[in-house]
Amino acid sequence: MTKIRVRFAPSPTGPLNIGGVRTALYNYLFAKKHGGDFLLRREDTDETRFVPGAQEYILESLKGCGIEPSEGVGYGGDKGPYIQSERVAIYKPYYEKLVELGHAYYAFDTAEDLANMRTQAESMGMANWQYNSVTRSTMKNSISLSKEEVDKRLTNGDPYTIRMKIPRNTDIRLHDEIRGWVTVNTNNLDDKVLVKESGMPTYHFANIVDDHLMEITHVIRGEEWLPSAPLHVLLYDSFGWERPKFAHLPLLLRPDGNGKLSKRDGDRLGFPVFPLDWMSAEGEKSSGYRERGYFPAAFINMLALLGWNPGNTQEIFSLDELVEAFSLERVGKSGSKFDPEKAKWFNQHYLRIQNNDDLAKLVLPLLPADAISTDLTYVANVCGMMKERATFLPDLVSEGIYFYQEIDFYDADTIRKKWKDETPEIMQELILELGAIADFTKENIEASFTAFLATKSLGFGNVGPGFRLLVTGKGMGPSMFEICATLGKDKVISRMTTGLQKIISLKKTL
RNA sequence: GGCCCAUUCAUCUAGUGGUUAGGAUGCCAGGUUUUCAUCCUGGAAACAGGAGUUCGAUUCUCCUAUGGGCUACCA
Repeated sequence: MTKIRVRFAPSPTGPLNIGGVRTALYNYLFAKKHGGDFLLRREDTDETRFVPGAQEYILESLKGCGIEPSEGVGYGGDKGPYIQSERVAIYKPYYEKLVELGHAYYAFDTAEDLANMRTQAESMGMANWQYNSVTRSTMKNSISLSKEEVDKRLTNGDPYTIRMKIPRNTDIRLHDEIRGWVTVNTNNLDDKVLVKESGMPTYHFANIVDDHLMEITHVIRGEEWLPSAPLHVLLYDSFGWERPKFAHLPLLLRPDGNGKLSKRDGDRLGFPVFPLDWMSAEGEKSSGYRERGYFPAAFINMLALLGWNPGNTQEIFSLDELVEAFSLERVGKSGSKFDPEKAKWFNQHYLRIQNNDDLAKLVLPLLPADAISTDLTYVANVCGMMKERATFLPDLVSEGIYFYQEIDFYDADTIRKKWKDETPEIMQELILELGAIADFTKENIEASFTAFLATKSLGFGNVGPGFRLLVTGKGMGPSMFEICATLGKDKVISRMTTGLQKIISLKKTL
């Protein structure tokens, strides 16, 4: 059995969006599942659209997600080079052979000729002029021109392109692993340019030669390639090469309205469409999942389930589990709208299952410069308390900022509703009560507090909210006993004492 | 316009020629919680429409509608 080899072949025209990441992910999963190779190829046959930094961005994205290629750009291998612009010499004998076999021909029409032809056709009411089996005879090419004329132009060094000679009225059948049989009649195909005037092949030609030479067994790519798949199949057949298997993945759609997910949608709709932040040459910033605080594992898990499902109710998958469970057969046929809410849910889940020490290490760089404590045990403790109410890493800090900074704000709503006339006196007594605790542990504080309630014949509701307000400035949060134990006795007593005066005067203004 | 692809709750989806059409997110309600969150329980919520095939279609076929993709010397 031949070894499974798949490739991810982005063009370095900008940052990779999450649709691209998902394509890479499925390729990766498929390769790993079958013990095959996953290669990365750079498709840069369009010299005019190259964007500096794009390749680095792609590499870093894949790496950050843990779905690294085993071969290709940045990874080496014996089927290189893996950059198409460096393979120009390799393509030459192949397109010459295609011309020789009569499957392709020279076309001398200039870009202007074609543009004129199109506008002319349009003015005559023809919506879409194409260079094909019926029009090619009216154009300047090695089929319409005499042999002498062609030779003359060639030796003259006249510029030319090479076009695919698409046969007339032939049904092309191709099997897609996801969609089944797809049939297209060649009358709907045009004589695609295979080699540009510059001598650089187009994507269509380069990808076939490369996939063949690199021994790719499965082409797993986005659905936007489905319409050109018949051309690709025709190319394989023309060379007499074995076709790889094709799998065209459904597209990722925008969460609002419709359409393919693309660049600006993210920041417009308030969620990232990129794995990492990206700054365009024009200085326009697009935000990425990493910078937004998403865990790579959560991001990948979420992406994997967008278009694929395991056939059971499991939703949480590690990368290894995904590899184990993945199959092309369970990839759906229809496009999926990306759901930002579900993405958050995944992240929340991954946040919760992390242990406190790991979280603390991740949170350390996010602490304010003047943090009360950056002690790892202290931070881990806080993370433990906050992680049930956080979705992203920064929430761990912001939701419990009173652990790191002194209070400069008291929740007005809580003062209004819970701070009664008798509260100051109760708090005064509570301060004394708490001050008397020798060993300031969670258990001791709770015991003391409960005893306090009993002797004063007070309910929790009479004391708790005021207590929380004084120590944290907020009306809600984790257990007060745990908060106090973490903060320490001195901090608690001083906050209560100074807070009391502040709230008494604040209350008057409300 | 032409060609291709798709269509199950709001969203991601499971599923079958005969099911109370299942799960998840979100939403709502109740419980737990001093509070918030978590957690638990419950609830509302879908087979795009029309023909046909069939004893019976959400499931198979066709048509329509809707959505999407492609239609460059872009990938």
